[in-house]
Amino acid sequence: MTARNPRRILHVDMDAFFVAVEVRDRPELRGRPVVVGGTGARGVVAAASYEARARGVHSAQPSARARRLCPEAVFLPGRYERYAEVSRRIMEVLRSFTPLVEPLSLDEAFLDVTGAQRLHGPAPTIAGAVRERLRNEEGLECSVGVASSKFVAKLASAVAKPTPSPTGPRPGRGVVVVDDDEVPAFLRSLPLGALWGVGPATRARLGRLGVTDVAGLAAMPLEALTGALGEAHGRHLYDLARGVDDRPVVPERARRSVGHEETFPADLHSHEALRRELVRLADAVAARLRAQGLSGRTVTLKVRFHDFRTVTRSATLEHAVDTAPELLGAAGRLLDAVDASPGVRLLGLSVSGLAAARQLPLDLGGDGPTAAARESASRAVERIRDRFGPDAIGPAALLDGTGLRLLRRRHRAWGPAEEDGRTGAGPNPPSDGTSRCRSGNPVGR
DNA sequence: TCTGGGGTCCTGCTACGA
DNA sequence: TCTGTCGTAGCAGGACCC
Repeated sequence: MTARNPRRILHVDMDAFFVAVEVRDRPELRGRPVVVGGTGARGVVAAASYEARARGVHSAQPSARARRLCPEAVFLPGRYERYAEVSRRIMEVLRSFTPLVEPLSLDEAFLDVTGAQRLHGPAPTIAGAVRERLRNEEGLECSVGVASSKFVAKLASAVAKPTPSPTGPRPGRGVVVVDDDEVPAFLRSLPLGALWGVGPATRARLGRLGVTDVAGLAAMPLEALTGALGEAHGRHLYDLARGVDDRPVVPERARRSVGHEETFPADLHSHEALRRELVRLADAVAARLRAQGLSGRTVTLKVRFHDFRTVTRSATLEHAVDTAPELLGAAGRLLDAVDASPGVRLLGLSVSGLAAARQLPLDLGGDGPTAAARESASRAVERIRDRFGPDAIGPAALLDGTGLRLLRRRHRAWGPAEEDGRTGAGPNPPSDGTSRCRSGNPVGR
């Protein structure tokens, strides 16, 4: 990178993405406060419309509090698969401008358009074209930041966003460009928490050093920051406060771990109940590992107790594994060493130390199925699920009392749903995908 | 106010072998 | 044989992101 030919990075961020998809699919929701997220007592908000935000609702907020703040809002449990499908199309649109697209999540991505400017025009022009294409082809709005680094581009897109107000959302600028000579003044105008890597804990530590804003951070010597925050984190913030961020846009990132975790509608106290949930988790993680052609050596169990104290226990195996029985064996041993009597609200299982291909170990006798047999059985299970659906086959431990139905919960991305609370670990009743607030307020059209 | 789920990265500690 | 040092791997926890 040179001063004469700086990088041009776009950060594209969809506006209230999950809510926007719901409103587009159900136009009768337009203009109303809409909240997507967990609908149960332990759920959290994943996204809120600008009408709901004007009432104080925000993402990561407990759903119960969101209901109190905005009882007339329409609460939706969220359709992760639907959002993923729309996201894939959005990323395709972005890749039509440049192959250098780095998705950050379902609803945002970095684009390095330095080379694409010869074909599509200057970066701000590309930013406008991206917005127009997404509006015309997907009916969705986005905000775009343009700068010579990922960090500043991301901050710029946040400035470009609409703002909530009691009289309805005020449109944002849509595209905000921050040129290199504007970076110092731009950064100094921001709160400390705007910096990538400054959360509540770091803000508190910096506060003890007397640093409360970006300007104060920029005045700190490197040694003071690394002393207070550690080598990597201190240097990271030292650079960011000066607008220094040379990280490239990386289109393909290797996955480091695959995991699944679940918060229960009510705390579990017995190892038997936890073991049953562990079967479910192992089944889910194994299916995802195999769907991605991965296996892993390190199995980590996560246990969160009723008081939110969280412990992890991990074990590294001799060989990489990718089947539910193998995961369950390792995780079960870890679980046995945990005292569940205080009450467990969340159980998680993840696999790291990933390898692209699975190495079958030699079977040197002993009881039980061989690795080859487990592999073969797992493949057969996948074929059955592909053909007949995810609930067509599963571990015997998950059968209900009749032995005819599998006790599986639906994907609960943002906490257990109300029906989970009513039925414990039981099967889910059919749902139209909409839950309404329980305040008694009319929420119909 | 009562805190989801899927991740990544970093740090401190311990064990172990050279 | 014992002790100290160093590098590395594994483990646990914390902080952060969307």
